[in-house]
Amino acid sequence: MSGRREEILDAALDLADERGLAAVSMRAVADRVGVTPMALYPHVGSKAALLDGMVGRLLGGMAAELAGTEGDWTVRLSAYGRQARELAKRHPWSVNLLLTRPAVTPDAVRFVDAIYTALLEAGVPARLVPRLERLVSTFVLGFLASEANGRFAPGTLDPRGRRGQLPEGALPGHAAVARWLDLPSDLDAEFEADQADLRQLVERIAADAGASAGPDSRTLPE
Amino acid sequence: MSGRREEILDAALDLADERGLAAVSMRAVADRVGVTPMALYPHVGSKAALLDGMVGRLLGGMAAELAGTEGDWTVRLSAYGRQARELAKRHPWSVNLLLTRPAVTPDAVRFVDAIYTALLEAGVPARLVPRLERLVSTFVLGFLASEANGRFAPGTLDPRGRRGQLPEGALPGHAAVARWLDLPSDLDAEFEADQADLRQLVERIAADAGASAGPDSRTLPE
DNA sequence: GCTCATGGCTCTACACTGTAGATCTATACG
DNA sequence: CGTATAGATCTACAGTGTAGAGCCATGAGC
Repeated sequence: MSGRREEILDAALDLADERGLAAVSMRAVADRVGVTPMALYPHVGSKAALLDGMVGRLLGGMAAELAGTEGDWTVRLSAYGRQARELAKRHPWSVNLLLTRPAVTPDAVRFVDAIYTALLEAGVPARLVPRLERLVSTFVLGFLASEANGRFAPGTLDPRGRRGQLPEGALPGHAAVARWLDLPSDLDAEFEADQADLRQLVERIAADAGASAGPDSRTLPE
Repeated sequence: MSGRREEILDAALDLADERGLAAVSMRAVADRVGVTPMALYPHVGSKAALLDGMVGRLLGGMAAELAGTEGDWTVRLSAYGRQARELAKRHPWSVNLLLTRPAVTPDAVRFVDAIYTALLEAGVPARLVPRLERLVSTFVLGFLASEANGRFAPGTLDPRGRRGQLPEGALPGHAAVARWLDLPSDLDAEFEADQADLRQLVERIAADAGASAGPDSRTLPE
């Protein structure tokens, strides 16, 4: 059973990488494997399960990478974000799946655990670690999705092309930052700068906790 | 033309609110309007355009709310996040659309402009405003999507139910924060705490900029 | 050898999706 | 009256995921 299932997931992943997720129909996957469509079902129970299997494959690859990540917590936390982003760039179709189909595999749990460990090492009190992990991962997933889906594309929110639709003076903020909107955005640098800002946020929270009560105080949850 | 188009969008929005986005087929919308499916096309050009129209409707409603938001920048920035979250809770189907179909309507631009204005008022240098707006909005959209899609659901990442699959000691981070994982998560409080953390981040950036060169220095882009 | 059970496949079909293009219908205008 | 137009219906197509019946090859037991 496992041989055919792997073959099916391989085919689906290849199709998604070549032509995007919309190209991954059961018929297309079956064609690629060399069987008829209904033959997929004993191995992957449904289309939804196929998609979950595809995500599981990616997370498995990432978990292997993650296990080799060394350094202090800032280095590791930064590397985890970069690894997620590299994966999203190699497989743009995966981002929406990661956001819309929460993965509850052992590999996903390992990833969360790695972030927990880094935050604890940073001095974040244990009671704040789950929230901060969620904040950090939420930002990363949001960034990857925005990048993949074009929300950050140049000119997406540039209003100069729609001056006929909004009255003069309707966008004071844009007017004030106008000359910075012209610059090509470097999303690599931006992602790193954002990660650095979030790490500083983590440091500040750890420092506050150190100043008030120590790293694992028994105060009430926030 | 505008009467029928409004009717079609109303029908689509009602269907989505009642039964989710998957229920919004052209046939279902047409049934609700009382016409046959092909009759929708002169008014909304395609299914994709219908979805964009639905988003546009929501953003229009939010822009009206946003225009009435008053207070200093911290109050406003916080309120914008809350408004977005209220909208997502009233219309859970909208979140994935907002992330996957970047909206380039005047209302969307107005929303961005309001955040720009708040950041400028906070003292963030103009050259950093676009990046920080993207950071803040990325977090908010990511949070809303994660909430709507179940990523934050209790037990999603609780590994205690899968102890048979991971060796003892494989999750040191989880072990260290175990007792905080038992608590029911209050996502309202969490969202507010996260927003407060991001506002502090903004304050820190503004303060750094004030200390180094003033609010609109002519240094190179970051 | 034959029979039976099993796993894994094919075949046929269904309900559903978005939408193309031809045609119909009601209305307004000259 | 005839003509033009807007907006609808009708019919059909290509594609989607998947149900259920049946087929086929293989292995085990007699």
